[in-house]
Amino acid sequence: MTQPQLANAELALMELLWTQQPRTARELREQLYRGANKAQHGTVQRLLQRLEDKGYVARDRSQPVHLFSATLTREAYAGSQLESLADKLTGGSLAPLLTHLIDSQKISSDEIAQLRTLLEARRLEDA
Amino acid sequence: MTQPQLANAELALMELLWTQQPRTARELREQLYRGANKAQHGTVQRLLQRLEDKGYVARDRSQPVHLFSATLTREAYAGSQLESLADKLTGGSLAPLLTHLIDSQKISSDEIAQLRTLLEARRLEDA
DNA sequence: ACACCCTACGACACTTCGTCGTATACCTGC
DNA sequence: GCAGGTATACGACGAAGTGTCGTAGGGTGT
Repeated sequence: MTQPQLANAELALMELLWTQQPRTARELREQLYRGANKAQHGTVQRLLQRLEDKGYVARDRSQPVHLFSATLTREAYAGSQLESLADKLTGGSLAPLLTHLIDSQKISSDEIAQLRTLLEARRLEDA
Repeated sequence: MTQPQLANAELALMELLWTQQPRTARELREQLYRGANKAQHGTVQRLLQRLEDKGYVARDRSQPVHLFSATLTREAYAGSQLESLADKLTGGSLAPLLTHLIDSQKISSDEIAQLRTLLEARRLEDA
C-alpha cells in the first residue's frame, strides 16, 4: 500500500502548498508560471485534481473559488517515501540504507552529529 | 545527475543478479517466469538490454552466450536512491527524513539501537 | 543442411505526466 | 437580465517509460 510517487510538476505544486497553507488555484498558478496565460490555469487545475485523486491535496469546496491545502506535511511524505524505499530494497529495514551512506562517506560529519543527537533524544525519551 | 529509477520488472531482475552474480539470460528467465516460453526470453533480453543502457548491468560478450552481472550492489543502489530522495525533498539533508520516522514511531527500537552503534563506529573511526 | 538457441531490435498496448482547449457554472456590474 | 470575466470539470493529446511479444539474423552441434 505504498503511497504513489509525486512527479516533478506535482511536487513543485506541493512545495508551494507546504510553505503557504490554504491557497487558491490562481495564487498557485501565479507562482508556478510567471507569464500567466489562460491555458496554464487549466494545467494547474488538472494537477490539483490529480493530486486530490491521489489523496495528497484537500480541496475546500465551500466557496465558489476552492481552497487547496496539502494533506501531508513534507516530512510525512518524505518519511513515507523513505519507508517505501526501504520496503522495496531492504525488506523494510533502514540500517542497510544508512550503512552504505556512512561507509561511502556520502554523508557529512555534520549530518552524523545531527543524527547522533537525534537518536540520543529518542533514547532519553524511552528511558 | 540522479540515477534513473528501476521499474518493477527491472528491479526483479536486479534482485536476481544481486544474489547470483554472473548469470546467463536463460538462467534469469527460468527464475523470473516459471512456465518458460519463447516469448518471455525476448522479454528478459529486452529488460537486460535496457538495464545495460541505464548502466545497471554489465554484459560479458566474450562468449556467444552473454553473461550478465550487476554494476551496482543493492546497497549502492539503495544509497543513491536515498540520496536522490533527500535531494528532492530536503535539500540533500538526511536528518529531516529520519526525524519524522523517529518521531512518528515508524522506526523500531531495534532499528534505533542499530543506527546508534553504526554512528558510534563511525565516530571512533574519525577519532 | 537442419534444428536449435542465442542476440538484436522493431513494434505494440498501456500507463503516467504535463499540457492545453473547451464546456459549463458562477458571480458581478451595468 | 445580460455580458464579461473567472472558476471548475474534464476530454484529449504528445511524449516518455514499461512490459510484452514477434521476428530477423547469427552461431553451434549433429
